[in-house]
Amino acid sequence: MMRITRLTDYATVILGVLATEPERIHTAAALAARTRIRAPTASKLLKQLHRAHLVNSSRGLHGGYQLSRPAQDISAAAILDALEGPVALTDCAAGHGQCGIEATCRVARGWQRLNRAIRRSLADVSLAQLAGLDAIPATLAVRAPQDAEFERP
Amino acid sequence: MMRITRLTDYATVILGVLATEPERIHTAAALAARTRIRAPTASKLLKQLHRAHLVNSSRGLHGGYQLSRPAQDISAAAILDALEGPVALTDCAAGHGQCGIEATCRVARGWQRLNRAIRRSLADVSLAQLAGLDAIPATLAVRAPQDAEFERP
DNA sequence: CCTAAATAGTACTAAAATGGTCCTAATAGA
DNA sequence: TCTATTAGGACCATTTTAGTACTATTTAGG
Repeated sequence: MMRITRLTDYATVILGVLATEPERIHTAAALAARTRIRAPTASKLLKQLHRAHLVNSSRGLHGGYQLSRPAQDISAAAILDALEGPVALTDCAAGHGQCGIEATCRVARGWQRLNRAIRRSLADVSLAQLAGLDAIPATLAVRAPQDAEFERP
Repeated sequence: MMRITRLTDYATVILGVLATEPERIHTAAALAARTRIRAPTASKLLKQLHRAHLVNSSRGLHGGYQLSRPAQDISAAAILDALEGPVALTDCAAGHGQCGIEATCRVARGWQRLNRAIRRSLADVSLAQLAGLDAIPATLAVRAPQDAEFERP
């Protein structure tokens, strides 16, 4: 079905809330209550987001989480990367040796190009846009000619 | 990781071979041998492709498979649809009240828009291009202004 | 200095999707 | 009728995903 995982989806919901009040510090419990995501799950996601430097954390009493940078500067691609690793449509796009049919495979390059096209779409959308906070018309899927990937050399 | 399944990848490999010799009829066994995909797996995939009307089949002696239409007219999106169902980045994009947090979710619309952008990229690439048979420069990811999805009304 | 509120890390379990096999039926040509 | 071929479905093993639990660490404040 070509989908992001539910956890990734949840993570964007949490980030969306953080984006609406970027000055405040939010505890994991508060975010869970506000989003209706269960507390242990929210907590786990926030840890991952912290490891990827998308949120700052502070421990101890009055600790919690905050976006590490403006929501405009966090791309959908960065969120995907944080939770699912780099986008790799196919096995062979990810790494090598696994595939077994590489020798006879003529479509690998094609998928890799599509992969890059999709990745650019994801990179072009910010958290602010995802969360509906940003009115700036995005250039999503509007590309300069040099990026026309399927033109053969 | 945001990936297509290995089976879908295999299916494109098989379709790629069919695309190189569209006049001939290919048996499942021959396609398996040529692509190094195991025979039962290739067979299963061909059945699915047939159900989606991407290939024609004929039974009996000298039976086999053929592309149902020119490789230029089969899009990556059609292949994905055949094997994985429609592209749906998130649960809520797929439909149904599965989600549970819809009430508090501000990012659903954002994902749905991204979903459409990605789907258009997939629709813009043909099997011929995927398999490297088509030299026509594609307009992949080059979009007219009216398609700028993230412009808010 | 002790306690309470918070995050960090890791390990584990249950459920679902994925990849793959096998068996039986239907079909068509020789 | 015999044989090569696809059609359909049942089935199983493995991997991935989702969710939980437990322990350690940090910090503010009385």
